[in-house]
Amino acid sequence: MAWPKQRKRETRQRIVGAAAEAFRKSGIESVGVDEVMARAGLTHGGFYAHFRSKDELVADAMAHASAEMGDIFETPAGSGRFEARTPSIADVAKFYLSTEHWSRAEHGCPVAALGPEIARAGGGARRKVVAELRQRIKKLFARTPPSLSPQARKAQASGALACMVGGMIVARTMQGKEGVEFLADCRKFLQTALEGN
Amino acid sequence: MAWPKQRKRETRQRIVGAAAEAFRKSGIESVGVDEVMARAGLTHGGFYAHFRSKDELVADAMAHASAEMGDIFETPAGSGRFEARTPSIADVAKFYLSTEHWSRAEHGCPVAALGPEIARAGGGARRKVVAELRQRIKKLFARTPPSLSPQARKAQASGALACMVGGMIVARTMQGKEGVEFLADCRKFLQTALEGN
DNA sequence: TGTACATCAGTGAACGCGCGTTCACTGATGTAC
DNA sequence: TGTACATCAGTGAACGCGCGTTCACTGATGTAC
Repeated sequence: MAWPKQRKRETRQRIVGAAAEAFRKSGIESVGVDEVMARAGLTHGGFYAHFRSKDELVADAMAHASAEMGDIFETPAGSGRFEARTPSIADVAKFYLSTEHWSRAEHGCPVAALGPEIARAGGGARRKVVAELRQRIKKLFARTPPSLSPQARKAQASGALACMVGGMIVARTMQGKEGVEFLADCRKFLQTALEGN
Repeated sequence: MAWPKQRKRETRQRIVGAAAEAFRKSGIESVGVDEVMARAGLTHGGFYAHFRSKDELVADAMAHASAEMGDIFETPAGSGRFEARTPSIADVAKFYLSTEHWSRAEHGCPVAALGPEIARAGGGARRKVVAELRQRIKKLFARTPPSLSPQARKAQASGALACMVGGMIVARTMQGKEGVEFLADCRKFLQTALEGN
């Protein structure tokens, strides 16, 4: 084999990265294969040396974007227990619902950036994102007060996730100062709802 | 004028209704003018007797869908004050986060059904939906406890809306039993967060 | 009441463009001698 | 060390299809006489 396999893998990753960014910025259907390839510094013809179809790229791009964003929800390594000094759910929400994340959809959460488009997407992409959502709930669960019942903890983890995703989507729909204010209100709501009354 | 204006208006409404449904079901970009016209029992050529462009239809369809769904958030007529016997925010959430709404996106909230696609949409459609979002927050605000500060009430209204929208989008992404459970967890979370500790 | 006419909502063919996909090719690279 | 060769990632032209939009037309309807 004349070409290093390593290099092909790198090129593929560059395409996936470019796609993950472009899709989150403009939507999956709005971004064509040629645009993705151009962003990766290639011509569109070579695409099918790496992927069987656009759908395969979409699935890979969603997995890539999920992994990129999932870290925010991470529980510190080796700790399954709730620890006061590790970042709380409210801290996670503060980061997720930041104006930084709000203004840079192309580097943020794929669910907030693409939402229903993923729900409608063919098998691969949707399944990858659902797997990521499960991980997030698990990570948030680990940060709920262990004094609560498991059911209450799960409801808190799920509800907080919902509030983050919906908060970001609504704030992005609003745009401008109104969006920024909505973001702040969601953060405040979550803090009050989680850390007590 | 040989044709009754009334009839043209009715036809236009039929097209807008068909579009509002189709867009929420399959996404704005996935649904073509010809599909909308066919759903309205017409051929695609006649479209431009009613609309200047697809964008104009999209804006009208979003306004239509918003009005259809906005009623759920309605405060009883003539009442700006919080009244215990009128449905609470948790009741609104119970309806919004129902499996009924979950399984029938084409008749539900346009933000939950199209979300980020609206945020990216050209002026008209986005502005119509933002106007509806403002109304919803206002209606929810009217149902927050007046004992709280205006800021706390606004945060509660915004946070509850975010949780509903995000909860529905995540639950639809999950599909099946997992989605139904997520929905239930979001309802429980909101009830706990709103009605006290 | 009946007939000729004007209007225009709706029809259906056509246009141009963009997109996903295919394919013959090319030229950079690693290997064999 | 140098040369011939085989491989295959990447190129660029082309194909077919679907979509938004246009346009010449048609035929159902209300009006005038």
